[in-house]
Amino acid sequence: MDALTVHEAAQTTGWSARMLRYIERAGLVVPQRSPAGYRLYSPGELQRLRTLRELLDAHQVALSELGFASRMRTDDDLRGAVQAWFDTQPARPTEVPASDWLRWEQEKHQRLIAATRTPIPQLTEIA
Amino acid sequence: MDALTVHEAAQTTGWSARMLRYIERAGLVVPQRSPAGYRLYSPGELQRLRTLRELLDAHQVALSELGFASRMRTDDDLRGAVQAWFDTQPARPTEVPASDWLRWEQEKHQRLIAATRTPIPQLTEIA
DNA sequence: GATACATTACCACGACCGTGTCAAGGTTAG
DNA sequence: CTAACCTTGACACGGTCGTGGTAATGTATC
Repeated sequence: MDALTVHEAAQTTGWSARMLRYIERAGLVVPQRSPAGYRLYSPGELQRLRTLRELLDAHQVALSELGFASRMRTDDDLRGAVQAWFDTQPARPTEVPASDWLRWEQEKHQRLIAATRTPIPQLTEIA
Repeated sequence: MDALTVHEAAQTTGWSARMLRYIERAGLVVPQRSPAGYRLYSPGELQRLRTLRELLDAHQVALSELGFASRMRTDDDLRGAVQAWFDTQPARPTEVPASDWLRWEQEKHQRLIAATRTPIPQLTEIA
């Protein structure tokens, strides 16, 4: 009984069923299937889905980026190539690159939440 | 004299000056600056720029994805969080997730090159 | 001091991302 | 056998990515 269908999983994790399928396609949480092809989410996968939301929010990470990380963990070839690239000639001490683009990233995210999110979701108590 | 300006670097690497600035913003190749603020590309950075093109092409990696990889290498916090997430409950043996989305990725890329790229770039040796 | 570069900032544009919704068809349970 | 789920596929839509421009302004070189 510890295997939920998409909509059940959606409700307990906060994602939409649509996004659960999308997340599956990105290779991040891939549930098993029933004989008929229904997605069956195990408790572990449900937990992963919940922490996924936190991970993305906490570090301004995009789903596609995490998908890439997933790819690197499973594709040895890719991981090697990326590592090799980064390890060639850092040349100079790389001084201070981060601060500027970091502000950029943050602004990007603020624009996103400002646009996507339904504005003022909790004004439930109006005296 | 081994430090080129943007346009010089652009010519020897095959990127456009515009893209060199973009790549810098993504944190991938960050050249030093002259006192007046001109970008100065060292030989090592030029090499990185050339291999960057190959890396992206060979493994269907997007600039933003590699930017994320760069972020993970420098942001210990982020790297830890991502690693922790992946390490929690792989639940089932994860069977066979890759094959399907991989086709998806490839198609994505083919659409891209079909649209963006100038067709038939190297037919240099005819007959 | 004019010509040829550099810099940043902004507009444009097609393709993709993250989402929602709907359609057409298969499954499962009362 | 119908109602309530599930599946995949497609259209839509605002926002970002990757890329090219242009404009306004600063710097180097002759």
